[in-house]
This record gives sequence, C-alpha cells and structure tokens, in this order.
Amino acid sequence: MGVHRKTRNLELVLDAFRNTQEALSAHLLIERLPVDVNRSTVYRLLDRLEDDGVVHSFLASENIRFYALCKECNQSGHVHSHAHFQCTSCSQVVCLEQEVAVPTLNQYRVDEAQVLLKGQCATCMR
Amino acid sequence: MGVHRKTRNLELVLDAFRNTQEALSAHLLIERLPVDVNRSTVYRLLDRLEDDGVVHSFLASENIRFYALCKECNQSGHVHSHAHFQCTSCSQVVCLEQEVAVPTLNQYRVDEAQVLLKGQCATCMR
DNA sequence: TAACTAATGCGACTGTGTTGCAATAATGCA
DNA sequence: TGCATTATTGCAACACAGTCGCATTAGTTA
Ligand SMILES: [Mn+2]
Ligand SMILES: [Mn+2]
Ligand SMILES: [Zn+2]
Ligand SMILES: [Zn+2]
Repeated sequence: MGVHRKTRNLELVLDAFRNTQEALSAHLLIERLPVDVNRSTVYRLLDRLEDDGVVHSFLASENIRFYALCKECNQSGHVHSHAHFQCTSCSQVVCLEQEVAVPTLNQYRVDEAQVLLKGQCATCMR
Repeated sequence: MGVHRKTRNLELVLDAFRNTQEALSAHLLIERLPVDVNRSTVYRLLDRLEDDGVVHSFLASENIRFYALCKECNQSGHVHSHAHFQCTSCSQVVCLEQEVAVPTLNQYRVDEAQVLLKGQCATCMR
C-alpha cells in the first residue's frame, strides 16, 4: 500500500510488538514506547501496518481494538482465522493457535468468524 | 436487581425489542422509539434490563454494544452461548440459534466464548 | 391525597479513534 | 553532499459511545 519510510516511530512500534507475546491496544502500545509518540501517529502507523499485512487487529472488551503481528499475511490480504483470548482479571489479550472454522448458515453467507474467548490466564489463576 | 417501576420508557424499550428480530444498539433503539427518550435514560434502562436477565448484550463492530431479548435468562444469571451475525453491508445484527462450544485451552481457563460471524444477510445478497 | 424514592433529563465528562493542516524529516537524485 | 519532493508527524479540534452527578418528575404505597 502506502510508501514506508523507515522512521524512528515505525521502528519503535515494531519493536514493541516484537518484544511481547501479547496483543496491544493503541493505549498499551503508547505506554510501552520508550519515547512520547503522538496518539494520531500511532493510530496511523497501526492502520498502515494493517494495510500492509504486518499486523492484524480485532476487537476485545471493552470496545477496544487490539493489534498483533501477523505471521503469514502480506499486502495482498490478511489470512487468519485464529481465536483470541482475553483475561478477565488482568485484561491481557493474546492470539491463540486455535484455528476457527467458519460455519455455514442457512440464511446468511458467512465470510468471517471472530472468536474471543474470555477467562483467566495462568498468572491470574494462582 | 433494582426496583422496576412500570414506566412509559421501559414499556417503549421492551416494545421496540419485541417488534423486531434484530439486535439493537442504543443508537438504533433510540431511533425506533416513537417519542424522544434521553440517551442516558436508554443506557440505564438497558443496564437494568441486562441485570435482570431480560436482555443480553454483546459487542459487534464498530466498537458498538448491541442488545437483544433473552429467552431463558433471569436475574440469577445469564445462560447463553449462542453466536451472533452481523451483515457487513447493512450492519444488521441478529442472534443465531447456533450454540457455541466453549473450548478447553492449555494455558488458560476459558469461561466464555464470544462468537461474531460476519458476512451478508439474505436481503443484501440479492 | 401525600410521602417516599425510583426514574428521568440535562449537561458535563471520559475515552477511543479520526481528521485538516502546517511543520518536519526521510528519500532519491543531481 | 546538497536539494527538491512528499511522506510522516504533532497538534488541536472533532465525532461518537458511554457514564455520572444532580435537580426535577412521576410511580408506588399507605
Ligand atoms: Mn491474532
Ligand atoms: Mn444474542
Ligand atoms: Zn490475567
Ligand atoms: Zn444486510
């Protein structure tokens, strides 16, 4: 898609994702950046990275979009249908290996299945 | 939970849900009420109805909470694990019969599975 | 009918995400 | 290296979902 100049902010954002197993909201991401980066800039970077198939995004609670690195996507389209998990105690979100089967329905053509599992993570269980 | 006085607004909200097969966002609901009802009031009514097991809610895109009547819930708790469908053309949202199986995971205790299917509804397909 | 208090409307607020615009900086090329 | 081009950035203002405190209104009960 868009041109990608190798800017400091872009590198910082990618580093943040590479340094964690978690999925990150824009807010969490900004907290973890070692320098201040403007909110708009972060959103724009995330949009661009998503267009380019570098990250994917999905909604978790409460009405917040989370982002994580893609494994096998590129600018020609996102191909994943894995589930996500959010801990109801610490709010941490992760991508799961679990592939999600897209079911067939009578009345509807289903293109996509979004699955968010909620419960407790290992850390919060003890 | 809370006391339920039989107010005009409460009746109007319940009627709106009874008169449709769709799930409704607060915004859609307000549009369909035959008289003006304040936004805060609508949100408070929806909260109360949800506490009482009369409606359930779930998130659809874009970051919007939808509400629909419950079939077998009451104030002692919500028991449903059905999927929801949202049409990507007309944005309409419906509850599906489809029960969702809550999977078991190694690292996490899963309490709940939220499934949102996206695609096209019958009307939008032709 | 009157007292009690739940429900309501209003305005202000929070938080996520978006946008127009002027300033800045990465890039490619002379 | 120096310069022109233009992508990227920061900022301020905005849109919109949802929440909250508070004064007013209106169900309910006696
Ligand atoms: Mn993921
Ligand atoms: Mn439902
Ligand atoms: Zn946790
Ligand atoms: Zn449709």
